[in-house]
Amino acid sequence: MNISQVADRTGLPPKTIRYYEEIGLVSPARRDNGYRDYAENDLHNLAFLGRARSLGFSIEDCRALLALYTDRERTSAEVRAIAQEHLKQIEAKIAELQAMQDTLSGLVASCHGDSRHDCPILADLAAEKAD
Amino acid sequence: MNISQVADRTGLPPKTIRYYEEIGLVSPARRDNGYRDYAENDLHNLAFLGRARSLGFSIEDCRALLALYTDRERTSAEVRAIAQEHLKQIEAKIAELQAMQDTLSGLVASCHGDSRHDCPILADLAAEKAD
DNA sequence: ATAGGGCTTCCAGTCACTGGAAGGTCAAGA
DNA sequence: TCTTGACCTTCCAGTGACTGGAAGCCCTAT
Repeated sequence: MNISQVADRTGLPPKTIRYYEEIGLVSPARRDNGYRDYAENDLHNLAFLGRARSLGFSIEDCRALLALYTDRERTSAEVRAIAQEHLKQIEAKIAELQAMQDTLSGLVASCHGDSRHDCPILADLAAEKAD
Repeated sequence: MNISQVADRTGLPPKTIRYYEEIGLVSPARRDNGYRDYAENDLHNLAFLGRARSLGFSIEDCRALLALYTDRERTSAEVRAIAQEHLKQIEAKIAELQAMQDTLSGLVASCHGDSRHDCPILADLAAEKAD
């Protein structure tokens, strides 16, 4: 199977698929003309990677998860540890963004946003920290 | 004022302060020996940048906000537009992360996480999409 | 024979820093 | 005076996960 068909079936751009090969996540066969030739198993692994990426796992997490996936001896504890750590990071990121959101929405609400020159947003940004 | 004092007073690392100069956000004077010499105004602008960055504004947003800050003729509408657009992005990002969080926390909860080999997390990642 | 689309590789750019190397400068102490 | 150590400087490279673009080969249809 050619790369553009794999792209269609996995939803991943061809560039990304080539990149995943470059960093050793997949190793499709090659035809005599040099074209990549993807087997069903490659397709399956790429779909796995796409799904893991869409859940926000890093490439290195994806590499580990894919290795665990193909390892019959792995324990579910190993997988869960990765997922739980990732979940923790996501929760931390959400909290950070929500703090920004709180501050920003307050500032946006307090700014009349018209043609006048005074602006509470800039005033806040410029405020000296209380020592 | 030397760079390390500015770093102490703004909370920004010296590397970052030099980087901000490289991309034209600040332009401190130089001493005869080549050392950067920061005035109070530079310090103030760097603190402004640090605060804006901590609210998640991109460098280009920060550049625009700093320009507006020093522009007596600016309107609060211009500032508010930048902040509101940024707020929208933050809200979108939060929604995206929360979707990941929902899925992941469900998967983590469903995985017993012991020495057994079956794992709902991997099963989900490997699942074929319903066509 | 040619036109087009698809495939290949390689290089550079993204964003906002961050680490490290190589070397100049300054103030304090022996 | 010399040395030590903490500063400061510039420059180069790397981060993560792609993405865009150029140059050129391959394949199929007309």
